[in-house]
Order: sequence, then C-alpha cells, then structure tokens
Amino acid sequence: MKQPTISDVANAAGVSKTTLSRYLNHNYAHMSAKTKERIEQVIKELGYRPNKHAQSLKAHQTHEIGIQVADITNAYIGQLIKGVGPILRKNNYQMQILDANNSQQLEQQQLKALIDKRVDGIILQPIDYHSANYEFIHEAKIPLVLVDRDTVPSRWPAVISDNYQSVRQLANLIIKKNYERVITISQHFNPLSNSSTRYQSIKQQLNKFNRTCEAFIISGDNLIKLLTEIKLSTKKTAIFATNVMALEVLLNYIAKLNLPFPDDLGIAYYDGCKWTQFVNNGITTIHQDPTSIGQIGAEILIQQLNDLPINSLRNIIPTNLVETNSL
Amino acid sequence: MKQPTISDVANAAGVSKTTLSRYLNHNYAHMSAKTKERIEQVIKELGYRPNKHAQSLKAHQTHEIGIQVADITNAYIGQLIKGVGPILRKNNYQMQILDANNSQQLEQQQLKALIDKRVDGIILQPIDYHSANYEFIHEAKIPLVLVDRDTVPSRWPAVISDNYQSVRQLANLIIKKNYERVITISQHFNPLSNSSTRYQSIKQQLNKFNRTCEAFIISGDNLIKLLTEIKLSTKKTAIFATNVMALEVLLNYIAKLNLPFPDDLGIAYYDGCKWTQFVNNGITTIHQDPTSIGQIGAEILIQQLNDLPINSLRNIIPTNLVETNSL
DNA sequence: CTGTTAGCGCGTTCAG
DNA sequence: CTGAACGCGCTAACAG
Repeated sequence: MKQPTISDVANAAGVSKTTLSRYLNHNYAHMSAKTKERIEQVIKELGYRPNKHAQSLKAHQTHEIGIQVADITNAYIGQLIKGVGPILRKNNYQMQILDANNSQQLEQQQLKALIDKRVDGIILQPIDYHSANYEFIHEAKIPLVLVDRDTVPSRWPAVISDNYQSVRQLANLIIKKNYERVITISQHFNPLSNSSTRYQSIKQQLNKFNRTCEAFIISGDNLIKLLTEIKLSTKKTAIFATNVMALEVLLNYIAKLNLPFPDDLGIAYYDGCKWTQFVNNGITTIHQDPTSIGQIGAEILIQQLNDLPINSLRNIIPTNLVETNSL
Repeated sequence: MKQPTISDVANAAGVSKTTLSRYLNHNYAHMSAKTKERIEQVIKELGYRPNKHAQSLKAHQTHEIGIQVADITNAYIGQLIKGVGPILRKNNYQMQILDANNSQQLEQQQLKALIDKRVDGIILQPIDYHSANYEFIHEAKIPLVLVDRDTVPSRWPAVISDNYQSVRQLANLIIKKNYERVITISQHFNPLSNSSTRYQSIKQQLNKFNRTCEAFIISGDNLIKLLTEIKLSTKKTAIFATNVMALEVLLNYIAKLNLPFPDDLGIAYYDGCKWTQFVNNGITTIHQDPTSIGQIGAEILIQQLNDLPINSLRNIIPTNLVETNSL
C-alpha cells in the first residue's frame, strides 16, 4: 500500500478525519482518552505521517526557509550556514540549501522554484549586483535577506563584512614595512563587488601616503608573467589577494616558480580560512566571521517573519587583521 | 493582492481553469491562438506562478531530491555536491541540501521532514552505521542512495571510496622509507566507520611485513603528549591521519611544538584536500574523488527513479596515492 | 466529545 | 475548442 492518508488512518481507527486532524494538532483538549489512544496506536501501526503539501496548501505557510549560495564549494559558506541553522531551528523553521553553482541563470531559476514552493523566507548570497534582478522576490511577497554581498541600490536587509576597516590597517602595515610596489589580485573587479571594494579601500589608504596600488586580474596563467617579473625585480613587493580563491591560485604559482615568501615578496589575503595558518608560518589575513554573518542574517529574517521592524538595511560585521610574517 | 491562483488568472483572461491548466502544461494542441495569447498576456501581467504544493498534491510527485550530509563544513562535501547537481538537473530534478550538523537526532528529524515533503528520492551521507535506523525511509517507499559511507548490513546502493587500495600502497611506502613507528590518528575509530576501516587496512598491510600500527584517538590536547614524546624519541616515526579534520588538528600542534616535518616525523592523510599541497611542499595524501562519488550516486538514484535495476549495492570509487616529501 | 461540510490550488475526466 | 465538477490530503467552521 501507498503512504497512508488521514482518511486511511481515520477509517482504521473508526473516527472521522476531523478528530484525527485534531489529534495531529494536539487539540486533545476535550477528546476521550480512549480515542486518543486508539488513534495513537493506528498511526504507529500504519506509520502515518501527514503530507506537508496538503498542510501547506491549507495553511498558506510552509515553515521552510531557502538559503541559496553562489558556490557551495567555498569553505566560507559552510561556516555561514552553521550560523544560520541554529537560529532557524530555534524558531521552528526548516532550512533548505541551494547551490547556484556561480550561474546567474541557475540562481534565477532556483529562486523562482523557491517562490513556487512558497518558502516563508529566503536568505541569498547574490551573484548579481543589481537589485532590479531580484525584484520578483519582493513581488512574491517573500522576505529576503542578503548575506556576504549587497545589491544596489540598497533594497533588502544585507549582512556584510566590513570591507574597509581592516583593509585600511593592512595598508598601514604595508607602508610600515616599506613595500615599494603593491598589487591587488582577483578573478575580477566587477563594479560593486567585494573584490572591487576591497581594492578601492587599500588603494585609497595607500594614496593618502602617496603610494599606489595596482589591480591585477587573474586570467589563465598570466600570474606567471607577473611573478617572474617580481622575482627579477629588486623592488620590495606585496600582493594582496581579495579572497581565498585568488590566494589559492597565487600559492599555486608561487610553488611552481619557487618564489619563497616573505623573502621574495609579501602576501596577504582577505577571508580568514583556517588552513592558511598552516602554510609557511601562516598568511597574513583579514579575518571575517562568516558564522556571525549567517547568524545575524537569520535573525533579521526571523524579525521580518514576525513582522517586526528592521533597524537598518546594511549590517556591517567587523573584521580583524591577523598578522603573520608572510608580509 | 496575494499571490494569484489559477482561478484568478482564468477569470482575468475570461477562460476556465481547465483551459489555463492546459496552457500551463503545454497542451495547446487544439487551443485557439487568441486565447493562448490572452492567457500568456494575463499570466505576465499578474506575475502568476503555479503553486507547487497543489501540483505535487495532485501529481504524487515533487521532482525534488533531498541530499543530506553529515557536516556541511567539510570541504569534501562541496565537491561531492558539485557531482550531484548536474546529473539531477539534467534529469529534471531539483536538489535541496540539508546539513545534519553531525547530530544523529537532527539527521533523523530532517529525513522524516523529507519524507513528509514527499521528495522523490534521497541521497544521504549517513551519520549512523546501522541500516535498521534508516529502515523508515524504505517503508516510506522513497529511493535512497548512500554516499561516502555505507551502513550494515548492506541495504541500499552505496557509493564509497576504496578504503583499501591506496592505504595499502601507503603502507608499502612507509615500509620502504624505513619508518620504525607508525601511528594512525583520528577523532574516533568507531566500528565500521571509514576511520576504522582505514586503520584496519594500514595495520593489516604493515603486519604482513612484521610491522605494527598504533591507533590514537584525538581528544582534547592529548596530541601534545604524543608529539612531545616523538620529538624526544630517536625512532623514525610516521603519523597517518584518517581524514582532513584529524590532519588539521595535527598540523596545529605540529606548528605549536615547532616540529618540522619530514625531518622529525613523516605525515600523511586520507582525503586529498586541495590546500594541503601548499603546506610545506605538500602533504602525502590518499586522494579520493568526491565529485565522482556524488555523480555516480546521483546516477544510481536516477536509475531507481526510472525503475531500472541496480547492478550492485556497493560501488567502490578508486583512490590514488599522491606522494610528496612529507613522508 | 465528535462528525459533516467546504475549500486551499491544481489537474483531469467527461460532457458539451 | 472549452467548461463543470470532482478529488488530491488536510484543516476549520459549524453543528450536534
């Protein structure tokens, strides 16, 4: 036999569906102990479990939250989710995670699927930076919270790490250590992206001291040329990777070209992955706290679900500079 | 106004729900071009999207696959999911990811929630090793595929990496390099766990050559004592970490105690994380391929969903030994 | 204390 | 070519 329905159970127990529904919803206020027991019994026997779709259809809510991330491969994301989970559970919401696989198209598709499933709320690490492209979520009247990245113009509550604070400190450190040439590397510097913001920040601070900062886009193996050049140069050089992905590429080529740091060049990155502390004697990093971002994001979503006012659209999570001798 | 329903759209377009349903399901075989256009128009205007719950309720299927992992923080998992996603999408299934947060209780709870949501299939990295504890999934008639770990007695199709193959090679390497003392470390050696299997494997192979292997359970900071002892000893010692989590703890204490490897001790681990190649000149590892595991797991699930026979319950994915000078 | 009835949004006969 | 009517599994008035 297929999965039993409420009718099956009701028949088997010799009661009406209503009574059963009452039992399921703990409305045994005025229910005879006998029937209660009988129902209990039959449910166990048949292994009955209520169909969520029928419930959701009726109730107009699902107690489900969708959280979609740009790339589940990113170690950062696991941490972030660890922040979200407990908050949601505490408030009686289920969480389902979606991976957009860095594809804008897939992201859109899956967001629409979430709407079709009538999730009660969405947490999103957006791939796109234009608020307009997410407007349909608002039209579907589903609360949305952005994490790790914000869209423009500011439109939904966003929880992001402080891209300025520590980058400025890093710039000061670079100046103090007398680096003559400073290069920021990333896979891209799309306007409004985190990478771009981080670059702007270090550049501005260096500029204040009459220093410059170059932006270098990693593409294919073009890093080889840059690193070879650095190796041959006598200028004291520092490289700042705007995220751990960029750092990995950098380390890869550093190993290939046998370019020991910090002797030949200084390196630092933004992210704060645990494993980088094991590389040489650790790599100087701007450490952000993804778990906090997830946690606060979830809390803000819950507030919205409870129709409470949101204090501020932009919630900035502090970072801190972890110094090692890699720079 | 709330989310429009099919009736709303039908009214607005001046047709019946039936006609609209036909349109939605691409049954415009014999539909007047006019009504088709009109419907198209109205749907766009109202931003109508069909309610999945109503559809699922009617159709008795959801096109949803749930994939639950033990710990989303594990870098291994991201890779595995990258294998699953494309296969599922190609076959028109949506994937929702759940994190069991290493809690058996949460795992059970969420599996039941998946059943209540009537997902069409489940991919699971089980926390528990007893098949009996997952029997309710079978009773709910939902196809299940196990990944990364198997349960006993063998009960569902499982896709796991070959715990024996490369560990044996590693043992041979250890013998060749004349290590006098060999220690396998892990957070636990629960019977039937991967850690336990890996330990058994290396031990057996060493035994063949009249060597022994110790098992050491990491707990608190007891590694300090072990490492200090090793540092003072003259015996050439190798440590094998059964997974990357154990390796991280090990590296942490190695750094603290300033115990340079491979001079003072040799180390190797099972997992094959990308970042370990950046530590010293890379760490010898038994490299498994989580993406393949995910991919094959998904394929097997699809087979089941199509009522095709499954060849074998145990699907073993080969591993390979990556040698560096860490051992 | 319990059952009858209607309806959530959708798909599908079966008639027109 | 189109619509009326029923049912998917569940909940909630409203009676009794």
